[in-house]
Parts: sequence; structure tokens; C-alpha cells
Amino acid sequence: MRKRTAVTLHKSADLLLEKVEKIGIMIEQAGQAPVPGRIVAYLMLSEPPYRDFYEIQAFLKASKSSISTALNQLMQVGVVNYITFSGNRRRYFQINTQGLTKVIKERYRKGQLINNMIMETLQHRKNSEFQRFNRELKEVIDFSTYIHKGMDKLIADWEKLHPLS
Amino acid sequence: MRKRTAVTLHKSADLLLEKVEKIGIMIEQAGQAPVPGRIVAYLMLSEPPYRDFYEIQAFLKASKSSISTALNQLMQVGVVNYITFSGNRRRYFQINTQGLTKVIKERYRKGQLINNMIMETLQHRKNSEFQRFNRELKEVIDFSTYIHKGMDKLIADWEKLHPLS
DNA sequence: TTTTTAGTTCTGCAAAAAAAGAACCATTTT
DNA sequence: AAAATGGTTCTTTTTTTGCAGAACTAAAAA
Repeated sequence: MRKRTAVTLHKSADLLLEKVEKIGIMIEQAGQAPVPGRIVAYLMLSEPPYRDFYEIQAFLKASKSSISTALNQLMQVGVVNYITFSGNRRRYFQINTQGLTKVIKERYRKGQLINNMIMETLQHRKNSEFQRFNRELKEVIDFSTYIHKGMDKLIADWEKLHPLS
Repeated sequence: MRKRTAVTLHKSADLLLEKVEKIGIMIEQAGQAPVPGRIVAYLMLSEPPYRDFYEIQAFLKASKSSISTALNQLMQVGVVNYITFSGNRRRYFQINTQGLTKVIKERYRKGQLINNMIMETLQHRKNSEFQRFNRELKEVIDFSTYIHKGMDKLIADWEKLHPLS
């Protein structure tokens, strides 16, 4: 009986760790370093969805400095938050879903940068002999501009419908 | 007279180099290493818009190995291409605008990955005590799904209007 | 057949990024 | 007032990435 419980607990903690790794890698691929990625993954999956500094550190087996730096960075970006409970000095970190939504929006908006870049090149090439290439570049810009404008509208429409997010 | 021409030439090559650096940095920020970024920038700005291996190397003052590796990588990704001229053994590298458009599309589509990730976490949390957090995650997914679907439609509509790009 | 050309591939090094360690500091608790 | 807590900050170590150098290769030219 005791053994079985222990095994079960072990198995589920292990499973959680595996999931944290997996989701963590996805977050890495979105441009975060491993430790911040794992922190976000852990906070997303954890029950309860808030954890204090030492719980996070113990779960991820990372150093205090890494955890501290990562948490502060994530709070800076806006995807992590904390809550407190009175009579308790620790801060409980959690995912800030509003911040997450904002980050997703920003990511989409970044497409505009490529657009600007190609426009600059086309400006530079305006007297080029190679108008065929210029026309092709123009097409890329047209597509990219179309997408970008469409997306801004999508976001604006959403915001109209969902005022506070 | 000779001096002035030399100065003029020098100045314009210099200006080009400056622009290549600037555009190159923009491309770096989209996730490329410096040398590949500069190659793309150079091919975008260059007149003619195609250059052989040694021209690229000379312009960027990088090693053959860096240029070779970077060009192959860029061809792999699809943003660079080459053409040949008969009676000439060299390959002339150029921007593949179709490939570039495709890469831009793919980038936008990658938003879906975040979406999938959050869906997985929500699946994991389905029996959670903390339904408030689950609802918040659901909202993030709803937004992200909305954007993603909207974008797929934008792309599909564009493709209907522009069959071959 | 030898040499040249147009790259490629492998090894190593330097710079940058990520993480760890440890000293430190402000509150809080004892 | 002393010790403990909950971190932070600075320095060092480790890992990863990007690039260069040089030896190499397949095809073409001489």
C-alpha cells in the first residue's frame, strides 16, 4: 500500500517533469532560454498554478540566481506575475494571462518589421536596371502589407468585442 | 579628376556597406546569424541583384567557409537561389522572392504553435481546482485561435487572388 | 595529364549566452 | 540584538554559436 502510493506519486511527478520539459522546449523555440522556458511551463501546468521561489527552484533543480534572474526577466516581459498571502512573506509566482495575450499580439505585429525592411531595399533600388526583380520585391511587400493590415484589423475587431483583454 | 571619381566610388560603396549592415541587423533580429543576414541584405540591395561566391566574399570580407555555409543554409531555407550563365562556371546567387514570401507565410503560421501548446496545458489542467485560471487560459486560446484562423483565411484569400505566389 | 577553379568540409578558436556559486542585503522572526 | 528568511547581485564557469583557416574534392581548362 505505502509502496504503491509512493510509486504513483513518483510516476506523476515524473510525468509532470516530462511535460514541463516538452512545453519548455516549445517556449524555448519561441525565443526564451531554457530556464525561463521551464518556469513558464511549470507555472502553466502546476496545481496550484502559483508557486513560490523555492518550490520552483526545487522542481527545476536550478540555482537560486538562475531562478531569480529568470523570474525577473519574465515579470519584465509581462508573462509572469505574483500574488501574496498575508501572514506569509513569500511571493507566489504565476502566469499573467493578460500579459501573455499581449506578448502574442506583439509577436504578430512584429511582422511589420520585415515589411519595412523590404520597403527600404526597394527604395534603394528605385533606379535599378533590373525592374523584374523590383517587381518581384514589390509583390512580396504587397503580400506582407496585406497580411499585416489584415492582422491589425483582426486585432482591432477582437479588442472591440473583448474590451478588457 | 581621377581623385574625385575614386572618392565618389568609395563613398557609394561605403554607403552600400552601411545599408547592408543596417538591413543585415534587421534580418538578424528575425533570427539569422550575422553573415547570412548580411548576405541576404547584400543580395537585396546589389545592382545587379545576383552575385557570385567571390563577389559576396569580397564585399562582406568574410571567409570562404562562412560564405559557403551561409549560402547553403539560405538555399535550404529557400530565400536564396542561384542562376548560371553558359560558358561560365560560377553560380550567381540571388534572392528567391517566392521563397521569401513562403518564409513570411510560415512565420505567421508559427503562431499556431503557441496555441497548441496552451491547449495541451489546458488539457492537462482539466480537473484542476483552479477553474479561474483555466478560464483565463481559455481566453488566451480563444484569442490566439481567432487570430490564427483569421490569418489562415487572409492567406487563403490572397492565394485565390494571386494563384502563383 | 596536370593545373586551375569553384566551391566544401572539418577542426579549432573566440565571443556571447546561459547557468552556477557565493557573497550580500533588507525584512522578519526569534 | 541575533538569527533566519527571501531573495538579489556580482563574479566565475560552462555551454553554445559563429566564424576563420586550411586541407580537400569534383569538375573544367589548359
